[in-house]
Amino acid sequence: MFQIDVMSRTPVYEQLVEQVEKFILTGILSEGDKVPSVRSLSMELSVNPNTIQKAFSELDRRGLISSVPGKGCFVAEKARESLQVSKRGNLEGLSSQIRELALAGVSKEEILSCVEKVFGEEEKKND
Amino acid sequence: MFQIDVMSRTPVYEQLVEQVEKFILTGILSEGDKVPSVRSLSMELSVNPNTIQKAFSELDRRGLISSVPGKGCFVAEKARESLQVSKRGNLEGLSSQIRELALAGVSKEEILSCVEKVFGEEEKKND
DNA sequence: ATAGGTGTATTAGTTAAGATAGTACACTTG
DNA sequence: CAAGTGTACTATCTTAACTAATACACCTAT
Repeated sequence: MFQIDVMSRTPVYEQLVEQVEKFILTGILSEGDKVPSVRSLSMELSVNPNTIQKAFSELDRRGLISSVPGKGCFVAEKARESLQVSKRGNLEGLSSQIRELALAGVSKEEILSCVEKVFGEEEKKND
Repeated sequence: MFQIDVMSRTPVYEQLVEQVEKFILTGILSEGDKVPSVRSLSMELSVNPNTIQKAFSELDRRGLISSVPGKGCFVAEKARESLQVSKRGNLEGLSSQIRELALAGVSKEEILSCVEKVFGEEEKKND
């Protein structure tokens, strides 16, 4: 289920957070679902339990999972919704990236065709 | 001219590389221009000379500047052109970011209006 | 030629973040 | 009770980034 690249520049615990978020957004993990335990993930990924917990703490802090001592971690209520809201903040980052590309001489038309391409893929999936 | 944020997560030498690239793309630094010396930049930014040199080495490695011992560093021939080519590779990253936003429920229309907004700003500048 | 500015190289040391290791405690469930 | 769970804690290791200090070879203007 999870996939970690230890050679990556982004920390392992951050990769874990990102993947859980992605799973929630795609529906692979739904609200109320049990997230794999710290120890089982530690074994499966050959990563120290402390690193797993660091990721879980962060997810808890963001209100995306709810930790229940003795039972496990579960995807929180409204997790998907709150995630959609926060991710929407990335529209700012999109503007930055587009500005950079424009600076490099990429035309508006090229950008638009890129957008069309992505949303073309989306349609394919919904067939 | 240069502006460094020592608290940033991105290393100082990387910030320097990015800024030189930006200056080349915007024309603030043209081909043949002399880049500030290692020592002067070190003083101006309160950064160790080694850190400045690390940035310059990287820029040299990328063929964007040409170091002449005893004289200084100069913006290389075709620097702007080769930079435009390499930056164009970021179209891939743009697709990724758009896909992520789509996953978060951002509509195609919102993305398009974001593109329009950026290129609207561009027109203003050319008045 | 000499002084001062340049790029470059080297060695050593510091700092902070990330990750590991091991242990321990309280809780829940079968 | 036993096994699995989240959580907490301390200690150690590793690496990247940065600093510090020094040295050398080169160019140029005085």
